[in-house]
Parts: sequence; structure tokens; C-alpha cells
Amino acid sequence: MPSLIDTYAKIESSISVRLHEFEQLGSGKSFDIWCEMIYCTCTPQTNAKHANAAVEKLKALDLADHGYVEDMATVLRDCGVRFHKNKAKYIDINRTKYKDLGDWIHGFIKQHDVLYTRNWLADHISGWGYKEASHFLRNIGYGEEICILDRHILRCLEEHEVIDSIPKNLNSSYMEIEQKMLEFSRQLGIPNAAMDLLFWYTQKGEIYK
DNA sequence: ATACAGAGGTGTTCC
DNA sequence: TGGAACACCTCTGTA
Repeated sequence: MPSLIDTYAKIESSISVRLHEFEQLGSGKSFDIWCEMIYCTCTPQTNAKHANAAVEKLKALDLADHGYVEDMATVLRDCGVRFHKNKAKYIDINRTKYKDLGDWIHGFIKQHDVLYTRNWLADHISGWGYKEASHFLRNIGYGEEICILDRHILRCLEEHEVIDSIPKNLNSSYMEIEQKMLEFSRQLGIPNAAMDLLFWYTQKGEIYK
């Protein structure tokens, strides 16, 4: 089995392209950032490509801006997004409050910092906890100080003995495990923002988001 | 075949 | 006060 460093060397350029795309998205149109919020709301327990397909279909049907909850739920279900009813509700709630988040999130982050912003997002965006708040921030170009601790990453961390075992309840230990992963990335000399894509590549054999 | 775990978690309830 | 337990939902892979 090749080491993480070897694998990273092999796919570094592909990862760099992806990370650059995240930055582009973050500095792009507010509507695109809103669509990324929809994506992150759809993602939990759901195939990432299904979540992405749902976003594209919502856009194609002009539902992302102002669709009824029921219509959005139908699209999510048809695209294979799990918990489609709840997630359609979350999208509706978030839209009424934070559809323009892309217009001010960068100033917000500059004024506070990424960690504070993640807390704020997890508290204020319906359907987001630490994991999805981190996912969103990474996807708009702020992945250097935070980790997306989903079950796959936790499994990788366990395999590489960064953590002894996967905790039953993440809430209490998210920051602690995150620190260990940040330290791990420093030891390897691999940018933290790339670690998530690298781990996913080792499991799935491709780079997605 | 039929069952059953697993899927890029989060919100609510209950003690 | 905080943690388990459960609901949300449906499809796929595996034995």
C-alpha cells in the first residue's frame, strides 16, 4: 500500500486544481454560494454526486431561488438525496434568512475568524452541524484551518493511528480530533485543505468535493 | 431470496 | 447539563 505522501505526490496537481476551484467559487457570485449551501444541506448520509445532481436539477427547474418546499423535496427524492423532506425544509428556512450569505460571509470571516464563523454557521444554518459548516467553508476556500470529520475521514484517521478509536458522539470531541488531524497534516507536510480530498481519493479512487 | 448494514449527519426528545 | 436514543428516508451492496 503506497504511503499518503506517495499518493499525494501522484495526485497533487489534481488536488490543487480542485482547491483552486473552491477559491473561485468562494469569490464568485452570491447565487453560486447559495447553491453550495444547498449542496452542503443535501450531503449528510447521501452520495455526494446525488447531492450535486439535486442542486443542478433545482437550478434547472428554477427552484433554487424560490421553489415550494414540496417541489424541492420531490427533486431531492428523485435525485437520491436522503431525508429529502427535512432537507427541503432546511433549504427553505435557510433561504429566507441567508440566501445572500455569499455577499457578506468573507467580511464576516475577516472580522472574526474561520473557527468562530464555523460555530456561527453550525448555530444558525438549519441542517448544519460542525461537519457541514466545515464542508461549506472548505468548499468556498477556507479549508486550511478546519477539518471535515465525517465517518470516512474518521476511519482513515483511525487506520493511520491518528486517533485510537472512532468516538460514538463527535460533538464533544470534534475540536480535539481536528487538532490531531491538523498536526498529522503538518507532520506529513501536506496542506490540510488537501487532506480531505486525499483521504477520499484513497477510499474512492477519485477526487470530488 | 430476505435480511441487514451502510450511506460525506442533524435535530429533538428524554432522563 | 449533557448524553444517549431515536426519527428522518430510501436505495445499494453484501451474505
